[in-house]
Amino acid sequence: MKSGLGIGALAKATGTKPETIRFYEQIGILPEPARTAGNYRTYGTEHLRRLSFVRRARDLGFPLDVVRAMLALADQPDRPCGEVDDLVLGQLREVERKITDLQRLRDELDRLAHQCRRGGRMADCRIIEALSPQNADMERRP
Amino acid sequence: MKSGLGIGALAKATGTKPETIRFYEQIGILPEPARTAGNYRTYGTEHLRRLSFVRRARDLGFPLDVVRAMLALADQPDRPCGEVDDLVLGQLREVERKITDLQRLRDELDRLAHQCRRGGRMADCRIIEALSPQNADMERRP
DNA sequence: ATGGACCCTCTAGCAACTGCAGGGTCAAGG
DNA sequence: CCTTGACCCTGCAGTTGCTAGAGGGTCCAT
Repeated sequence: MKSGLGIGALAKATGTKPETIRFYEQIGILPEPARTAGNYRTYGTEHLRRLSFVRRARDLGFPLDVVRAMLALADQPDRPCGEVDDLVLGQLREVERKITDLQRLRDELDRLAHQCRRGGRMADCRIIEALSPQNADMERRP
Repeated sequence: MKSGLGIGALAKATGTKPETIRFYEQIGILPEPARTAGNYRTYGTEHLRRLSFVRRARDLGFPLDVVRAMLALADQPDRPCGEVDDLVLGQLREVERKITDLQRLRDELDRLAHQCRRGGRMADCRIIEALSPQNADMERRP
């Protein structure tokens, strides 16, 4: 009668939804838990640990298959730790790439936002024009 | 025999794949084009303009429903231009929010990456520990 | 007339969930 | 004892923005 969380309790404890937990079970991220007589799932502390890990990693943007790989490594205590570090560094590079991409994007949107003299009509909207790039050049040049 | 691009030609001209063009047609982003006797789609310059616009907007990260809204506005030349500007500004704020989120993320991953003294074994991997937030504190303190 | 490149429709799949329908279970209150 | 309401179960459809495949038809050059 000590441990044994229901799916709702586990959900609350980890900030997940029950549906998501069932989903993780379905795709093999979480192992199948025991069931009560009434077919309810019951979870123990190991499930709590594992799900907390998964959620934290997902918050940090790791895709599920990378999370899966990390879990597999964590389950093999003799493997070198560097493999996990590689996954983290990969994710770090990924995030840095996204940041630079988005910064370029922001600059362009910023430029775009200045094209509009507010109060004009669509007919001479510079934004729409600016977003239709090459055809203005290509069509008038046969 | 003058204009009339096939779907492949339009695809090449806009850096899109034929499948994507058909998809855009299916969801109403592009209007249904005329067909040849053999049931091939034929596109004119208006399609080219429209698709170029869509692709450019997508490149800038606008989701398809926003693109749809911009197209609807562009089709009404007497509407005020400010509505499009609002969509652009909304997207700009969205991108800026993503940038700050990712920067926080990067800092955390950076911290995480320094936890690894390379050469260790999984059994005492600080990264895994750091990713299991509460239990590291709760269970490692008997 | 035959080969290959192109095109057609329809369907299923990706990530990572979310939400719903149509049931079953359980503990507490009347 | 029975009912109510909160929870749980399975299974499946939907989300976003495409992409890929099956299984066929068309077009054009040789």
